[in-house]
Amino acid sequence: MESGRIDVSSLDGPFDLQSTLESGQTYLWERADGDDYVDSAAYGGDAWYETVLPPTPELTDRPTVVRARQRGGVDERRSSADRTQSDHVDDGTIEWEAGAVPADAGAADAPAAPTEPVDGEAILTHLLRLDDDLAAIYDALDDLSLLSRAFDRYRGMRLIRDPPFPCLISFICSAQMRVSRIFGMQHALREHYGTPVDLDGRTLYAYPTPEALAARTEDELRELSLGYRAPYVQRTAEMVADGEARPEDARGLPYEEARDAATQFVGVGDKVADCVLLFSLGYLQAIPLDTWIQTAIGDYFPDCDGGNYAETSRAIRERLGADLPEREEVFGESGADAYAGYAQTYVFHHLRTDGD
DNA sequence: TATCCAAGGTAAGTT
DNA sequence: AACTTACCTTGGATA
Repeated sequence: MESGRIDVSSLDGPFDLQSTLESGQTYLWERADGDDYVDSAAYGGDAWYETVLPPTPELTDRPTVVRARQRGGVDERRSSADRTQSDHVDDGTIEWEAGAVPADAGAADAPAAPTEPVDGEAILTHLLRLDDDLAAIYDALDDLSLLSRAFDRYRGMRLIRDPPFPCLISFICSAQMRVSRIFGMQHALREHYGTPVDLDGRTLYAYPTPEALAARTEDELRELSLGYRAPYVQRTAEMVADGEARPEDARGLPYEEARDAATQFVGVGDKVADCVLLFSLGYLQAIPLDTWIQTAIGDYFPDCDGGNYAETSRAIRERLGADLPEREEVFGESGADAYAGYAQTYVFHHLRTDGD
């Protein structure tokens, strides 16, 4: 395993590892010292977070272990009630360890070790969107009171860039589910059908490949408590494994076309499609209209309720993305109204966590 | 201890 | 196209 550190002060704007990984954007990381999945309410201090990337186009071609923790001044965050901005979010350090499983390793039974060095800083920068200019995003949106409060409370939370297939499956599982249980489902999928990797005597599991999930039966997946999502997961995995479609094929299409393209997968409607676009494919203008956000729109932007998903989506994107300065420089890859997804993520986490 | 209910929706069947 | 309904499972609330 290679190791290294990233100084938060070298980034454009703050960074907070815990809120980034525990805000319900991603279900692919686990806290290493926890006996529970990541959503545990108890704060884990400066704990390590771990993920095992399956072979992922444009990122890694081998199962790759990535670990990260953030250090510096975390104690004051223990009490959420009087939590304020803390030093580590602006001046802390992200420590990382990363390694890939060699192609010729692990013949049969024994899990292979991630002995091949990889560039952990580049991978983390990608996965945790350390390349976004978060300070500029705050500046642009801070005049909206709801957002201002959420920005302050979860200062440093960034959007995620999950690998496409695991993101797709985990949000298919999210339908009518609590965040804590979505973590549990993904944990079960990894442990049952993921490639095992040995890390210093512990066994970690990569997210299952499309082929691995396509080979399961609906009943087998129901045994993991997926409920009615089991056939959705199996059939969508089959579509990807058979080469019929891949979630990343939507990349490059105009936003609304990309959303339509993503809904071809079984179990994927507009909301889950928006999640994949936002949390994996870099469409920062996507706002998944879940129950929390629908409520917030009713409370704060009632005129944006267009009566159906497509119209409400268009209205709220315009409201949160319109007339903002410098967006071309901040979001070269995404273009206009690209702040909307950041706003959504803060509002979702704020409402869900603080019961506002 | 038993029962009820809602949880980051979607697909399929009716008007 | 807009509107209904069924769908698995389970932790937490209520009786």
